[in-house]
Amino acid sequence: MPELPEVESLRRVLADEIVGRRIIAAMVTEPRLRRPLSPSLVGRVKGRVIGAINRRAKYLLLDLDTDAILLVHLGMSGSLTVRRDPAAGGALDTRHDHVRFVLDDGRCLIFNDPRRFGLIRLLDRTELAEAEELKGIGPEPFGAEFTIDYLWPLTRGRSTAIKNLLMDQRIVAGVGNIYASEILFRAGVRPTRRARRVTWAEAERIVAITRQVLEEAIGNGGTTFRSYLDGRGEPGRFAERLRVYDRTGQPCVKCRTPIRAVVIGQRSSFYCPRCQR
DNA sequence: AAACATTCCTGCACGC
DNA sequence: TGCGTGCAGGAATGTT
Repeated sequence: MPELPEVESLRRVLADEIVGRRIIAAMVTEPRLRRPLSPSLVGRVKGRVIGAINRRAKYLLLDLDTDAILLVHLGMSGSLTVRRDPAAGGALDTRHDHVRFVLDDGRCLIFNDPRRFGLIRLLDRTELAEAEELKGIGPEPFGAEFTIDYLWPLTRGRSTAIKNLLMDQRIVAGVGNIYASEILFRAGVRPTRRARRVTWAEAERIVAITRQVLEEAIGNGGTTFRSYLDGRGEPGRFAERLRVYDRTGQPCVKCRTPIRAVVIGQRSSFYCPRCQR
């Protein structure tokens, strides 16, 4: 589920729902995430008030009081939901509710992650800048830094596929497998093309379209491909607007040529062989 | 039953 | 040689 638009959509929901709430208790039923959950987490979050909720790349940053930040990443299959009754899973599978934060209004913030590739870490505000997870991450796609002048030199001399480059979090933050295919379709660039073969004009389009696609996806609450639900348990609506992702064999929305699938860097990639060169 | 929305690590090749 | 960089591949894991 979680590329930038899904995390941003979740951030907005959580900002509405839980800012100002105090965490009165926390429970960990499964600490084995991407990195083992710190044993001190439960004790350290207890009693703290949730302040601003920010996002960096695909990470969520929840201010806890003024001096701590809860860093959350959803990995491949994670979700963070606010529930009145923690046992009432609804569409969610409570077997994989690994961490539960009990709020002072009786609701719970629940981290669920079947594959456990996600991450939760509590940082002192002062450690944030040096946090390993955030250190090498490139500019936010909506930021002033992400421009053709920034991207262009990073494409020069690179033999890796442009799709890999776009998904490299050090290049630009937040683009994952679904949106990379969608961006390159709209830019008219084949995902297998080596980065060094991308022209200036194409790179310009990629910059502009990256912003456009991610923004449109956020506006639609992200993409629900298989199972992703947002913080209120709602599916994202961008799935209906996907033009190539998971559309192998279906006609291209522009030219009716069947969409093709190809594996790049061990990830499925989709493109129109006519519209994308 | 192969595929999967992410990240991290390893090892190899290459260039200076 | 030794070091840094780029790149490919694999692993982590449970579900559909």
